[in-house]
Amino acid sequence: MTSVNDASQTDHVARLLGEALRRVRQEILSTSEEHFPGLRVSHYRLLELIPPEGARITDLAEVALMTKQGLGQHVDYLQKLGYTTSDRLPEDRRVRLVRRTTTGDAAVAYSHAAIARIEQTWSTRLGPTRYATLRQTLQELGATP
Amino acid sequence: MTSVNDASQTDHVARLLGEALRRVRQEILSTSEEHFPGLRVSHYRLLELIPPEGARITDLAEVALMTKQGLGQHVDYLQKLGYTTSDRLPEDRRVRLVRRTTTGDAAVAYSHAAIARIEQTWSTRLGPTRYATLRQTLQELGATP
DNA sequence: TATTGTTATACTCTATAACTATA
DNA sequence: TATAGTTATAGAGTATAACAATA
Repeated sequence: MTSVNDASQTDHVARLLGEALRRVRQEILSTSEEHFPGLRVSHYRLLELIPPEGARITDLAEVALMTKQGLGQHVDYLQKLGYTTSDRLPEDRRVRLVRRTTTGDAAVAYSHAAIARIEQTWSTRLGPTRYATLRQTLQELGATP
Repeated sequence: MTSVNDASQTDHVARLLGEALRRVRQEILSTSEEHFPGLRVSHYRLLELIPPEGARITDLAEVALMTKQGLGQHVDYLQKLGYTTSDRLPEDRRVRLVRRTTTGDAAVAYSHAAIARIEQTWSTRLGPTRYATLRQTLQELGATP
């Protein structure tokens, strides 16, 4: 059998992807608490989805592949800690427009920097060409449904 | 451009890895319940760590990067559902040796088949050479500490 | 009536702390 | 005293169902 069908050593792609992702999360969390108290990886993931002009909870939930209830809980938490604000829209008072605060912006920059450090490490380790290929390939897989 | 950030701003490696992993998990879960009731992705991950001769909870916890308490909970659950058995070692009655049942073996085979289907899909999509390169590269990153 | 968001509740995953049994 | 595992408890992440306010 080819290596594709032989997963008996548990060296399958799920493990490989999981391990890589674990390192990224670890890098984000390593100095997170001292800079942005209360933020966890799930919050960074949400914060970076918010565009400068703000977004509705329903739309954020859709992009995040979450229910709006689940997403709403995160938004409440982030707002309480000062990473986001929200206002009802005058033209449709059902809608809450969620925006990042300056601190929220800094938090996104922080997580992007952490991810960039990992990318740098991997790029150095593999050489820029091989790393670019990895990235390109993952992107292609993500783009196809 | 929608009201929410488009991919270009959040197209870092964390998102790419997360999306790929999400698909693997989805493939495992798609027909899991009908074949192996009660099993979730975390259980498949644990089951495949158990060698044929069995393993101690403490050792499994170390390999799984979990606490022995957390791991013990999963083992209790798996045993109640008939996917594992366990016996105290005669030579050290503190130790519980956990083994997979035949059904547990089948569950591991099922999850490996699901992962192999994803690998096959990706291999077809990228061509076998590019997919092999992706796999090889991820493996290399996982191997280096 | 349909949609936006909230409240209430529960399940899943995993952790920390304190404990029991055995060595 | 040290180690293997258990019990008790809690926090984090996310879900479903029922609801309220607004359109």
